[in-house]
Order: sequence, then structure tokens, then C-alpha cells
Amino acid sequence: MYKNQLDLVFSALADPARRGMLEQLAGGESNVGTLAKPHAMSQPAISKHLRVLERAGLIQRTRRGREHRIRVDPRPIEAASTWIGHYARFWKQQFDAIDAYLKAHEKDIHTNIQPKELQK
Amino acid sequence: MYKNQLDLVFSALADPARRGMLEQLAGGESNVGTLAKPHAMSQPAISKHLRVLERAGLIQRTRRGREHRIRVDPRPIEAASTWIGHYARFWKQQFDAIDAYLKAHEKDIHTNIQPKELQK
DNA sequence: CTTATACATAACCTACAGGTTATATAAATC
DNA sequence: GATTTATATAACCTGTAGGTTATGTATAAG
Repeated sequence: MYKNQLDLVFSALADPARRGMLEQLAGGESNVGTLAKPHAMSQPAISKHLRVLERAGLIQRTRRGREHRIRVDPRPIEAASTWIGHYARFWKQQFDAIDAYLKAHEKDIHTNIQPKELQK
Repeated sequence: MYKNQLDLVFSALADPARRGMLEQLAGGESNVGTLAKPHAMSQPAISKHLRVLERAGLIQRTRRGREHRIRVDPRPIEAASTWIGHYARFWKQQFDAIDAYLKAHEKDIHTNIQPKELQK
């Protein structure tokens, strides 16, 4: 199946081990062994997680001898942040508006009188 | 397996059909049938997607007769937005800093002279 | 040259995601 | 009361996610 960038980024972020690795990489460039240490799993499992992050475009890899240097690429995560941030703000605003509305009509609700905007 | 809130939210967002439903819900409260229409899949498939969104806390449901009214709950998406936004900003800043650094040392690079910060 | 290190790849297993069709349930309509 | 409408649930299938162990490969160190 063909997955787009957002699909890949969000599903990469859905695993705590992978989010952990990204957090580790916030401290700067690293390598596979160092990234593996805090995680209680085999080395091939780490390799798989890194490949998922790489396919989502979230990390980039350069070989330096037998070592693989890993660093974050901030661009796809920024795209995801834009998507999610847009809706987060929009819904928060909606939510706050409803909240304010409910507060304004508190008396009506308590007296079981429905403001006509909500009547069918 | 036990999944935390962030896991559930990100994996819920990883499917384009579910993101589509959330976008539909940005236009306001809706019901299952209406949410189903734009998606080329069976009604049970829609029900499953809605259950995933519900378990992630992204939507709330109230029964009104035989109809289920669905609306967004902005709180979990805001949590996800916070996580992702934090790192997005951080990495963008890192990225821009590296970019600026590279620009500042452009001549050194072109002449193959390595600034001593990068020497092994 | 031999051994150790840092990784990837292969083969395998189990669980679950995401779709299907068929059926159930509850409410609305005729 | 019978039918239609709105939805859920069950049973099933296929593919893939995420883990394992075993093995391969290239580079570094002794």
C-alpha cells in the first residue's frame, strides 16, 4: 500500500521507542549503538525502528567508517506540526467558544429552558 | 499491549481516512452516516475508524435516538500538538543554526579548509 | 592475519490493523 | 405491526508491525 508523508510521520511517532530516539537526538547527532542503549530490545529491533524513522524522513544517516551517524531532519516533523497545530488551535477556539456559550446560558440550562439556537 | 495517550493519538492520526473525518468534524458536529459518505468503504469500516478515534480520546459521542452525534475533543490533540510543536521548533532552530554556520564558513568549505570545531 | 566492533539482513513468530460480508438492535416511519 | 434507517457487532481474511535469533559484512584494533 502507498502511504503518504503524513501517514508515515504520524505512524513513526506512534511508537514510544521511536519518540524516545527522536528525543535522544534532540541532544545532537548520534549513532546506532548509543541510540540503542536506553531501550530494552535487541540490536536488530533498533535497526528496524531507525529504518521506520528514516523512511518517514525524520532522520538522516551518513556512514563514517563502520559507524552510522544519525541526525534529525526537521522538515517532515514541521509539516506534521503544521497540520496538527492548525486543527489544535481551531478546535481549542471552538471549544472555548462553546465553553463561553455554555457559561453565558448557564441559567437557561439550570431552568431547563433551551436557548432557541439549540432548539430543533 | 498497553498503549499510552500519545501512542493512541499519533496512530489514530496515521490513517488518512481518520484524518479526513477529523477535518470533516472541523465543520462542526456530525453523525456516522454523514462522516461515512466521502469515504469509499463499508459502514462497518467507518465504525471501526470512529472507534479508534474515540479510544484515542479525539472524538466524543452522544446518542440522540438512533443517531450518534460525533464531535471533536480538542484536548488530546492539543497534547500531541504540544509534543510535536516543541520538537519541531527546537529542531528548526538547530537546523537554522547549522545552516547559518555553514553559510558563515562557506569559503572554508570551498577551499577544503575545515574549521577546527569540525576536526577530529 | 585474526579478532572484535558496529552495524544490516534474513527468516521466523505473534499480534493487530484494516478491510470485507452477514447479522443484530434500536428507533423512526408507513 | 411491518418496514426502513442508523448504527454496532461478529466472524473472517490478508497484510504488516514489531519483536526474536542467527548470520553476514565492512571497518578497526591487536
